[in-house]
Amino acid sequence: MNTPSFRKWQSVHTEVLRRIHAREWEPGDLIPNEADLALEFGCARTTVNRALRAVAESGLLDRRRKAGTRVAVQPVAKATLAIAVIRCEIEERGQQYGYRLISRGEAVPPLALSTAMKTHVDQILLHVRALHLADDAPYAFEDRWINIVAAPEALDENFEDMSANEWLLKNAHYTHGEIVFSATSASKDEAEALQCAVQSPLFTVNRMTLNGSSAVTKVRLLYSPGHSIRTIL
Amino acid sequence: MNTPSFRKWQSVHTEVLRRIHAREWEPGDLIPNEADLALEFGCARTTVNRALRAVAESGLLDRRRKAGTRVAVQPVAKATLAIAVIRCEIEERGQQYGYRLISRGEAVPPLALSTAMKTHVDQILLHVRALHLADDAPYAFEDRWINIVAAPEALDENFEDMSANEWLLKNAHYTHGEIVFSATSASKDEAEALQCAVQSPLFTVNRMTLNGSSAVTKVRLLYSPGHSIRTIL
DNA sequence: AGTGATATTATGTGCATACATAATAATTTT
DNA sequence: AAAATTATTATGTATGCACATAATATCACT
Repeated sequence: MNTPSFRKWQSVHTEVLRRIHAREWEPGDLIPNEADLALEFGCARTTVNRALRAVAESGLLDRRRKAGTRVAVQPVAKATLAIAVIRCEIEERGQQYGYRLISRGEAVPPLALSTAMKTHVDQILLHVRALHLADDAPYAFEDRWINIVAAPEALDENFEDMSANEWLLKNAHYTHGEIVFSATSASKDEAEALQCAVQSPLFTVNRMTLNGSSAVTKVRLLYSPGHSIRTIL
Repeated sequence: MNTPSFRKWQSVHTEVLRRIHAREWEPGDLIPNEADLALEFGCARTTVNRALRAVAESGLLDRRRKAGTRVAVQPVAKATLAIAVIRCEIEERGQQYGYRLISRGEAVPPLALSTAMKTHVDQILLHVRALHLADDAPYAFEDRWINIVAAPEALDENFEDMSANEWLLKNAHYTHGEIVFSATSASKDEAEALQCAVQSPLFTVNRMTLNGSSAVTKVRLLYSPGHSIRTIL
């Protein structure tokens, strides 16, 4: 009998996945250690390591030093969503992107917002509201607050032609952020902007980006009714 | 002057991130090649490669053979959502998990469903509807169809104590799947199950898991009003 | 000039080796 | 026996080297 050789880390990767899916290695099972697998596969341990690391990243394996590697009991599916600039999102659907500024002004935000953004309660922020269109139909409503201490150049921008969405990505530095997905009910204003019925269920993305410890911007994106985002596992 | 040394791939990683965030390397810029960076950092090219690969995976760098590595112009934020079993989801919030079966039966699914699952139009599927509770309050409504050809053992299970959610993860093999997130309006039935107002906006997850080319199960999860999922970037 | 073969270059990968690190097991000390 | 020490083990990482691969640039030839 010939032992098939798995010289490339990708082939080891698929073989490992096969064994997990075929239940040759059942959930909870401790699998052979890297050295043994390397021997079996006829490759270097480095190669096995590379493959196992990739599988572990996808959540199907749990690895711990000394303890070894075991098949995840409850594989936590990791759905990776690519959050792009809205213009790209629309253009990739083969639609014509449109943009309309609704309002732009400086104001003291509601308490909940200044708390979330960790700005002083009386700190004035830039408030921009705009509409993104796909083939002239409302696509998403953007309600954004910008910390003018963290991004002072934003004051020079009127956001009439370029959305804050895009401007910030190009001009504002940030180190990390947070995204919250939810479903909200269209208010009267929002329904009007999106040209949908009041109380329509809207897929909502709340995003805050920070630079170090200070918030740069916080945005609420309300997508038109029927919007969905998809990912494969 | 002393050149700080970056001997570990993590330190190279953070240094690269720093340069990108600090705009020392601006979006679109071609960065030095691996060999040069290795020289500068005082480490092996392998180490630089490891670090750059990690940064590229997060979407901040674009790498192409021969062309080199450049800073992404529009960093596509990759939000990774961990989709766990609902029981774990609830228990991790420190709440008491509860489960109630609403209905279980075999039936021919609506056309849209048999199409999506690629089963024959007159193929009978197992239909399970159930409610997940957190501290006795409705948490999510599960509406699931199971392909009894792909998972025949499901017929022996009454799903009265264990949710199909959990049972399938333990017992059904699958190779890949698809997840769609959206917002839907609570129907009369759904509102009743979730004890919320009709037309409440519900965060919705549609998931289909496949084994090879045949669908194993397709589920619609309707979360109680106010539910959100969060991820950090 | 157009076309196709060829060289060049940056990333991608495989390997042997060595050592680092975390977690556990075994052993000694109190 | 409890606590502290030490050994063991599996994964994690660094390195030098070689070669693979993809994309581009260059050159030769018609």
